[in-house]
Formats: sequence, structure tokens, C-alpha cells
Amino acid sequence: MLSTNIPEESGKKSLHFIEQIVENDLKEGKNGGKIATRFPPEPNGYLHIGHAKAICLDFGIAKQYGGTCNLRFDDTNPVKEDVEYVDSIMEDIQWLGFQWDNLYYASDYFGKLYDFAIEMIKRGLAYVDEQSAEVIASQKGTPTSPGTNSPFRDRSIEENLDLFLRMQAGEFEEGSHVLRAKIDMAHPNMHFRDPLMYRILKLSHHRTGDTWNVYPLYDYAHGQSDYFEGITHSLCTLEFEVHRPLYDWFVDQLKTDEYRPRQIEFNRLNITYMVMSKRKMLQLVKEGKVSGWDDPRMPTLCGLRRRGYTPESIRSFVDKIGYTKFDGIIDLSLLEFTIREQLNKIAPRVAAVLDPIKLTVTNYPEGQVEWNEAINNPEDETAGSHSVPFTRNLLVEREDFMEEAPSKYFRLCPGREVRLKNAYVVTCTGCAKDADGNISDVFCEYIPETKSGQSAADRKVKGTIQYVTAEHSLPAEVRLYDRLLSVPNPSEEKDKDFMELLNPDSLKVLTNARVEPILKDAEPLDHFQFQRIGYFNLDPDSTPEKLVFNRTVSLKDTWGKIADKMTK
RNA sequence: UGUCUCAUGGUGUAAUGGUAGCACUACAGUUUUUGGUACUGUCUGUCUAGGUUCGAAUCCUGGUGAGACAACCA
Repeated sequence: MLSTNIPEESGKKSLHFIEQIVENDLKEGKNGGKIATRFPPEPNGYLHIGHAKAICLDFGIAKQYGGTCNLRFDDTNPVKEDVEYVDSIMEDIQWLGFQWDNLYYASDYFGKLYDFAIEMIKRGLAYVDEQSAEVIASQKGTPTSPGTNSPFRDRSIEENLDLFLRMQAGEFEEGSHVLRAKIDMAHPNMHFRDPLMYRILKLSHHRTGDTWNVYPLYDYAHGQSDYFEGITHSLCTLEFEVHRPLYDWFVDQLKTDEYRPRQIEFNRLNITYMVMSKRKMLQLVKEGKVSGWDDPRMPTLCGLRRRGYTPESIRSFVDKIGYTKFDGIIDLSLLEFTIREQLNKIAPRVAAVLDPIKLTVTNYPEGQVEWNEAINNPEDETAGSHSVPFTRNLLVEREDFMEEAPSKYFRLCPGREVRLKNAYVVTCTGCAKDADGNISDVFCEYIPETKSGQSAADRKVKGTIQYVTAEHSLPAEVRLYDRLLSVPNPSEEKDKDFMELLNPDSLKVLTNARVEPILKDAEPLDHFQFQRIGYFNLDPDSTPEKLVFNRTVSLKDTWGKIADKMTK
């Protein structure tokens, strides 16, 4: 149970394995009873929903146990990193509802790390290798066969010291020298086969500028940074499991007291039909398959936000999936459930017609307008109501009329009655067709005493449909988003080109939609339920002249299932 | 012929030697001025073979299957 959720329930729910570890450590009095975590993104891309899982854990554990959580940018590789990403990462964390206690950069520790590297050389634990990357790689051996020692492995401490200082002084070219830890080239864990600690990069760093010519690598920097910050629980994903012994080894070289940080791994988030790899997301953006990092089909936090997902719904989702060491794949429907669950409670109900067809109330006077009350949200009594117009000339959804319909069809069909929401029961009387035989008009007659609140308002009808008036409704563009991939998991189709797996129907744009007049006052990203259709929000690209709505998620579509059954 | 890790319904996750539970999904029903919501019900599970024990999803051993590791990435 994360502290981001309702505290009353915290006693009922069982603890996941990381919470148990933390509580045990607390019970045993480790690290003086302190809890300190960190969220360590590399500023080389946008945060996505997988990061949300890590963020909720790192910040959640700290909050839950009265500890602290730092934001630390893991900026040890100036090749890939950019200031642009730093800002978006901070913004997205705060949008999700979290605030860091301290803001650090791994580059803050470059000086300390450099000094300690020198210390390790002096202790005979590190050496400078002058071989090429290819040669070093070939000497590493394979997972099933041991590696061989570098010819430079046993040079003197003085020589190593001299070379390392000259590496930093800029005397050597990139790739010509590296600093390696001297451990064991035959170790069964490949990460112990003399791992690289420093490489030469003659690049300007986004924070340290041109101060450094050598930059530390992950394995040397991460545990050390945790140690410098007093992190007690260093939470990361499962692929770092094999690194943990090395993490501990480096910390052992550094530590001078009882305190030590502890790395714990949990399972990475996978969701069906979602592209979660940074490389593939970048490819989608670069090749223009999506409109950008914040395209509503993207799993990025900014994409989900634009799509209409709320921070609460994402936190609720993360809470439901839990933390284990099992590499599974979450069904997309669980994510969709959490946003439906929340939007059902908060989204005002409005009428919208995506594919309009004229419905004329033939016995209603031309030119007459009445304004009826429409409840904003039946789930929330405090949400109030607004007025909707009713006239002779209405627009309804094209699929809400069938000239010949099966018995289970509860909408407009000649001879049948339906209720027009908030107004009257009408009897459908027929339709008109154009020269090509397409239905152009639908006709009905209203029954005056069936108006909401009147004597016959309780008249039993099986269907209720929504409508807008031809005179008052506003034109709008509606974007329907679907799953981006056509298969649940692209890794199951490894032999296929990733781009071939994209769902061609992932975006449909409807340009003839009509919406209630009240929507002209909406703010960007405001949530609505278009009744009987789905949840939508107003896109930030909207203008007063052109309203643009994004569909967050569709309603549960029982009618679609009935229709499927009838056609079989 | 390596090291590390994992295996509970369709999916995810509980049960820490004592009634295999929860959520999503699917299906059925009740309510409903949204074919939405809410409520009720149904289906479906401990990878396998041994062992320890009064009792095993849980502990032990062997098998099987899956994932991570051979970047001067993190």
C-alpha cells in the first residue's frame, strides 16, 4: 500500500516484498533507523508510465516510512544527455503528485569519484588499460567461458597514477585509455571481469562544462552516489540484479562506517499493445508515426496527460499492479479501468454527436426553443446541472437509427418509441433518402406529456438517446485514439519489423462532430463524458473557432457486443 | 555448458507451515431518463516428480520452462 492512496485502507492490504524488507531493516535498526530513497533518471528522454511505477515506489516508500527521497539526475554520459530533458522530468514528477527532498546530479560527485579512483589506484585496485574497446571486449570471455588478463593489468601503481592524471589532463584521445577495476577476469559474474570505471570523453557536459575529460561509468558511479547521499534503499529494475554484487563491491571499497546502501530490484512494467522502449519511442517520433513525445497514443507521462489520464488514475494503476520479481505483462484493460473509474466520478456529462444525421420532430413547432435541465453528473450530486436546448431540428448519431432493426435494438426505428434525454419520448415515424438511397433524414413525433418531470414522464421505453440541436450545437473535431500496436507484445514478433506492427487504425479523426454549446467555455484538458460514447478532453490545440477533443477511453460498449452477436 | 533471478485462474497480485483470497477481463442477472454507473452471481489457478511434516503454494532435492548478464549505455 503506497502512501499515495487512501490511508484508511493501509492496514488492510498486505505489504509487497520491498515494504517488508524496509520494515525488517527498520526493525533491526539498520542505518540508525533512517529511510532514504532516490529516483535516478538519466536525462536522455521523456518519462513514461514505466517510470511512474518507479517514482511511486521511490517517493512512496520514503513518505510511508517517514524518510526522504532525492531526485538525482544520472548524468554520467554527456553523449546522450540534454538539459531539455531535465526540465520535462521535473515537471512530470510534480504532475504525478510527488516532490523531492533534495535535487542532485551524479555530476555533483565527479570530484569525489575522481579522488576515490585515485585512492583505488593507490591501493592497487585499479589500472589503466590502453587497449581498444574491441580487444577489451574479446578478452572479457563469454558468460560460459572465462576472460583473459589485459597485458596492462600489472603495471605499477606509479605508472597507473601518472596515466590516469594525464587522461584527465586531456593528453589522450577518446578511446585510447580507460581505467578499470582490478578484480578477476575469470569471475563467473561477467561484471566482475575488471569492469571499466572511467572513459575519456572530450565533450562539454550540460552542467560541468569542459572541466572533465574523463567520465565515470554507471557501475562505478551509482552505488558511490547512493553512498554519498546516505541512501538506504536503492530501488531499481530487475535487469540490474546481476550488477548488485559489483554495486556492493564498490561500496565496500568506499565505506568507512556501518552505514551501507542496499540495492533492491523489482519487475519492470510491461503493458499489452504499448511501446515502452525508449529506442522505439524515439523511432516513432523521428519517423513521424506520432505527432511527438506528447502524442496521446504515447506511453509518456506527457502523452497520457494529453490523452486525459489523471495523476490519480496513474497512481491507482501503479498501486494495483504491485511490485514483485516476476516479469509479466499487464493487460491494458487494467489501465483503462483506472481512468474510467476516476472519470466516471468527476467528468461532467455532455451531449455530442460524432457522425450526425438529421432528426426532425415533425409535430414540434418550427422556431420554438425550450431549455431543459441536464444533470452534470449522476455520480455526484454536488456537480449541479446545466441547460440544454430542444427544438424541432435535431441531430443524432447516425447509428442510432435503423430502418429495419432486430428486436434487441433499443433506439430509433420506425414504429418504436425512445426517450430523448432530458426531454420527451418520441415515436419514430420513418426516414427520407437521397438519390443514392442513403438515409438523409429521420422523422419522429413527440409526446408532450412525457416531458421529464411531467405526468407521463415515467413512460417505459427501452432506449434513451442523446442529441444536439441543429441551431445551437457547435462544430468540433474529434480524435479517436486506439492502441498503437496491433499485437499485444512486439517481442513476440521479433522477426517482424517493428513498424509493421503498428495499428493502422490507432488514430481516427472525425471532422463533422457536433457538441453542446456549453463546451465553448471549456478549458484545455478539461474532462467530459460524451454520453453513450466515452470520455474526452479538450485538446490544447483547440481554438475558439475549432474545438478539438481527444478520446481518453471509450465507455464499456455493450451495444457493440450485441451487434457482434447478431451478425454471427 | 557459467552466474543471478523467477514460476499461483485469460492477466496481475495475496496467502510468510493451517479454509488458495483480491482486482482486472469474460459471461449472466438486478437497478437505471447514458446499452454508462452501481449491485449480485458464474467460469477459470498453486509448472513437474520426489522428500520432510499431523498438515506444503510456502521448507528440501531433482527436473522443466522463462528472463537478465558478454556497451568506453544507464
